[in-house]
Amino acid sequence: MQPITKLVAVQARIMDFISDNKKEITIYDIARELNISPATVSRGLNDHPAVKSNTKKKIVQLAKDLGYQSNTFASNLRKKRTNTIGLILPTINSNFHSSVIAGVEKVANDAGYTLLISQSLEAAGKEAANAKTMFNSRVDGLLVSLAYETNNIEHFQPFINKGIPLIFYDRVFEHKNCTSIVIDNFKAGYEVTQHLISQGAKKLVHITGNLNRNVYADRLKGFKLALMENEIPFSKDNVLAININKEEDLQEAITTILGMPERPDGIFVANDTSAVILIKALKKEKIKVPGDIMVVGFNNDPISKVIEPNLTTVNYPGYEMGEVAARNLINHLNGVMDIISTNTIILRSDLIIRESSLRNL
Amino acid sequence: MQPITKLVAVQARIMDFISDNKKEITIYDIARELNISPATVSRGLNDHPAVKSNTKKKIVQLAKDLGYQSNTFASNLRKKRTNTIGLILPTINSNFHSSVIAGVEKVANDAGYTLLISQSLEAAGKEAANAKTMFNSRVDGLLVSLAYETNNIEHFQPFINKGIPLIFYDRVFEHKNCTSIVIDNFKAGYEVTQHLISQGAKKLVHITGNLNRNVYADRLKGFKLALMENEIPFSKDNVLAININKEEDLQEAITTILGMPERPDGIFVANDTSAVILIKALKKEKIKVPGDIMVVGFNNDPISKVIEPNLTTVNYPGYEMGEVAARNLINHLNGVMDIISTNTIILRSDLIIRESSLRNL
DNA sequence: AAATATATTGCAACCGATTACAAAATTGGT
DNA sequence: ACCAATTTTGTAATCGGTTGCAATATATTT
Repeated sequence: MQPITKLVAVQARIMDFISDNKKEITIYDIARELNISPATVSRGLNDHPAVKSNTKKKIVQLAKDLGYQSNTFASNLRKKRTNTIGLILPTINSNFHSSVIAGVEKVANDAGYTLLISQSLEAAGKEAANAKTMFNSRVDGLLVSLAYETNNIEHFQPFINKGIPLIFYDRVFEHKNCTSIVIDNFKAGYEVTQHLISQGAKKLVHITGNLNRNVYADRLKGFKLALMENEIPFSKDNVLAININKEEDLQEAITTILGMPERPDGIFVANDTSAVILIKALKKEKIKVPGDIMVVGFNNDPISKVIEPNLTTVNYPGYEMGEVAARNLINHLNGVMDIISTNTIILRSDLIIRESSLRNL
Repeated sequence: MQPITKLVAVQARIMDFISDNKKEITIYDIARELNISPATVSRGLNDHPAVKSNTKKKIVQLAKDLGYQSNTFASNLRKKRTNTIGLILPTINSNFHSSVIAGVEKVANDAGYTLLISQSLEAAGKEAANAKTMFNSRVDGLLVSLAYETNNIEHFQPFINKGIPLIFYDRVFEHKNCTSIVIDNFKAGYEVTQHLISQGAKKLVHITGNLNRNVYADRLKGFKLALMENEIPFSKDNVLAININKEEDLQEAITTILGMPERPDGIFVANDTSAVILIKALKKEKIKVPGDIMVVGFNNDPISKVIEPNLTTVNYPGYEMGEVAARNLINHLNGVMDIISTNTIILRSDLIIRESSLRNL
């Protein structure tokens, strides 16, 4: 066969492949075309050192010409590794959580991992269902921020049993086999409260969420400690533990506060969204913030810089937390780092003082 | 063998399986244990009608006892269907996009689909890379909101060629094989402008983004039409098309506006975040909003209700858009609906009038 | 040039579930 | 009890890439 003729023939066959949109191009097609074995093609495509560079070049070129796309499933099936990491979180559409996702996605993507995301919508049942799906999808590792309602982590047991790394962040659960990534909520709560007291607050109230969740429980502990250190008596009235994501519950709490015989002069709210709603309500009642009542939030959401007065809050580094969680998981998966050795990672958080808590201006 | 002995033996083997955490339980294990064929097990687990209900019961029970988990990859490989849908969007951590994700996730999850998410970070190159990954992962369908930079959709051609449904939302690209889901940006832009004019604005400025993107281009068209209809001359000075996601560029635009010989009295900004920054800058300059300058944003982000004055804006239903996009895709995948027949879906959007544009109070 | 070492390639058995088709078991009717 | 109709189960090929081991080709040494 003359070179030209041969070229034409190859071309024709290429066109055959391309036009026939029913069949996928596989390594077998490439192998046949090049008169080599599928094994070599597989190695060539994976840049295996034991393939002659010339052969490799031919393989890669033809693969490109034919528009070959590796079949992830066949590969995963055989390799028993999916290069996928799972992420289960309460809700996607909040500033904090979407920042976390962005951070995780960035790191995962750069490391060649695919990301599987699902939201529990704060329901334990859905969290369990999601976990099961993730397990079936054979994620290489799992990142979790627990649902509001979750009381135990039985539904994650299969991962633990199978040695699939499981990392909790934000809303964590203590477990000897799992790493937790958090900020020091205790310290943050303590600092917030100390700050309020240093600004002259005498009667403090803390509006918080489900105390089964570490984030809320720890902040409360910090709150209590600060009161104690300043010899301010603590009673149940100082804390309103509500379902902080439910606006009605929050409204009720606000009503409670407004109706208190002796109104508080410093309120520490466990998230910015709620703090902003509170401030708006106070302003409507002609109560001055910070003049009459100082308010501090938590998270450093964008709204905290928009509300007037600007809201004092705690910077909760979501994006960074996502990055750290993902990096940790991936390092562990790649054997760079042993995850068991690090049980808890604490990220830096900062009290950001703005007008809403500055009485001594 | 006596019943009891047999039971013990089975128990023992079950324990064997469970304790041996190296090997996965497969349908072969179940088949061997039950003395039936793997085919029957497969059918039994999938509730195939041609399996005796008694056998089915036994299979399901043992599967449960052994902690069997179907191997998605083997299944996908064979079925050539992944029950996965891909989602590519510019950035995850914005109110609009995270709402979309939440909507998509909800629908996808309820329909038994898994969600694969990746962000382009507004870069065409990364968008292409993500598309390739999605393609290799054999997503059954793809939802896309284009990157700021993307100029063509060559990188999605493989999907189109292979007949994988591709749906654009928000930032779309006209293509005969693809459905687009949008709001009527033209109408919205027109309404915003009409509203400003009705409130007495005479000199209008529109701060917007990359005009290659439909969302910005269409709103500008609406802006222009409204001017024309009100016999307000249009010139280039009326439009500041910048990289609206870059704060520096926005600051520059604001400086430009402040330096204008004749200051505008109505500004239409293409997103709320930027509108809020603008308002804060104006307030710092002692320019009254809406007294001196009226401002309207776009998206109805949470901050729009926090800024003072509250921001007039256009409600952009992200969650709903996500739901619609996902539902459409899934219906098409399930053959319930033909996607080709619907080329464009327009969601309702509303002008939400708040103080920032109300001069006639 | 023969012998040994090294670089490339091929063979064939996986990975685990699905499914067309064939075979066996059961049911029903006479 | 016998045969056909119907259920139920089994056989075996298939999806496409990976990898241990064997075989062949090339390079190096003596």
